[in-house]
Amino acid sequence: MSRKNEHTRTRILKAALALLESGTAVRMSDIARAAGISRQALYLHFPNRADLLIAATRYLDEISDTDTKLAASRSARRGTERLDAYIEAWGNHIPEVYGVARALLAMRDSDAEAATAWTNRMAAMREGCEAAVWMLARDRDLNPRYGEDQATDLLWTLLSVRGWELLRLECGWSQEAYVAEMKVVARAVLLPPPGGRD
Amino acid sequence: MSRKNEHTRTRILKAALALLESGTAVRMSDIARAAGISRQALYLHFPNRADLLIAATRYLDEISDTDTKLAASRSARRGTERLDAYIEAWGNHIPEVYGVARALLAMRDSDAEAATAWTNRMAAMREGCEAAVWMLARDRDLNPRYGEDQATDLLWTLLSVRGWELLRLECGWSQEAYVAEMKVVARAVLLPPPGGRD
DNA sequence: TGTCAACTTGACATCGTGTCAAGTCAATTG
DNA sequence: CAATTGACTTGACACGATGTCAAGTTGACA
Repeated sequence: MSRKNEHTRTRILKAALALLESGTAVRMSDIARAAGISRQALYLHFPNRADLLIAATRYLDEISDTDTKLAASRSARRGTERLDAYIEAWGNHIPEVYGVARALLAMRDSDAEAATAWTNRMAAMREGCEAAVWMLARDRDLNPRYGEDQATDLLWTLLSVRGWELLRLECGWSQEAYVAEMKVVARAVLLPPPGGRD
Repeated sequence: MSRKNEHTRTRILKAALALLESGTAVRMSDIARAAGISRQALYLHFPNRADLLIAATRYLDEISDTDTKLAASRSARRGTERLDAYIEAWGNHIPEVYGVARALLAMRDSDAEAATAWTNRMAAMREGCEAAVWMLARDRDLNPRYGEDQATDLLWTLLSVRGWELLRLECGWSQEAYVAEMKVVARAVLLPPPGGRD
């Protein structure tokens, strides 16, 4: 029945997400066990591991109201405000999706589907950067050194999951420090230099 | 005989490095074929894949005179000079080691040895950042907002292989642009803001 | 001539993903 | 009530990659 089917499906996704949060390697059999079904039954719901992970990502977007949080930055009037709001929203979004993002990133080399899924997500994230940069440019608050594309590239790289990983996990920064410093760094890079030097 | 042994060993390492440059996945059998020996013979020279990759990294350090290039930045007198020199040296070093770095990074999750090897390399690279930051601080050229540790964390993250990967490969920046912009970005972040704002 | 080191071939274990076949069990439907 | 259908189970198996093991071959050197 579709009812029970859906129920099992979300149980699988929840189990997968929970396991992925732990940071250790997660096999199909682990997910099955955690979801309380047989390994083979996973394949009744998802054709392969990549699809399962991608579905888990989407499910995560649903339950944590990703769109809403990122949309909030859209109400900003000034570019600088929007930049801050976007960094705040995205920066605090990363830890929530990091588990599944990591798994997807690891599959990238071996699985074309996983690679595409990740690329799409990063393209979506880039749009947020682009919008902030555009607004900065409109306000004449963009460092004249950079075109909008180049500035977007920089911001996009600055806010990458990998960058978060390094500062937060390798360097041991707190989440608050990460967000706060990314705001400062982004401004230092993207806004025109105050003294007119450079 | 040790002579021929060494010869085969370096042939393996050269073959491995050449294959890793291509960016595609590289199996033990690929390396063996490229080196002109049987797959099993690889294990006469290296106990496992991780060790082979680590040896390849070291070999690469030898043939491209890594130490010399990075040491050049040590002759700088001022912190700002040293920062530029280090970014120049490291930034141009990344593309040379990227192939093997990528393979090592991919093994990280599954192989403790690979993880340690990578961590060590990044620790060494961090020392370069630390030295540049220290010299900036000595010259009173470090943004007062940051302690030396924090500034080192930022520079280290800024110059990460992953960051290079994003700007160079995903965004399509030229190597020259990458190095040039990293210098600008590092200065914008690490030096005191010229107008005293912020 | 005999030994030894470097290498070969071929078989095999292990692990994880993914597939296939046959069967259980409960709810739905004619 | 009987037949069907859908969700799931168990068990076996193929595949690709790493790594191991055993039994040769080959060439150099003593």
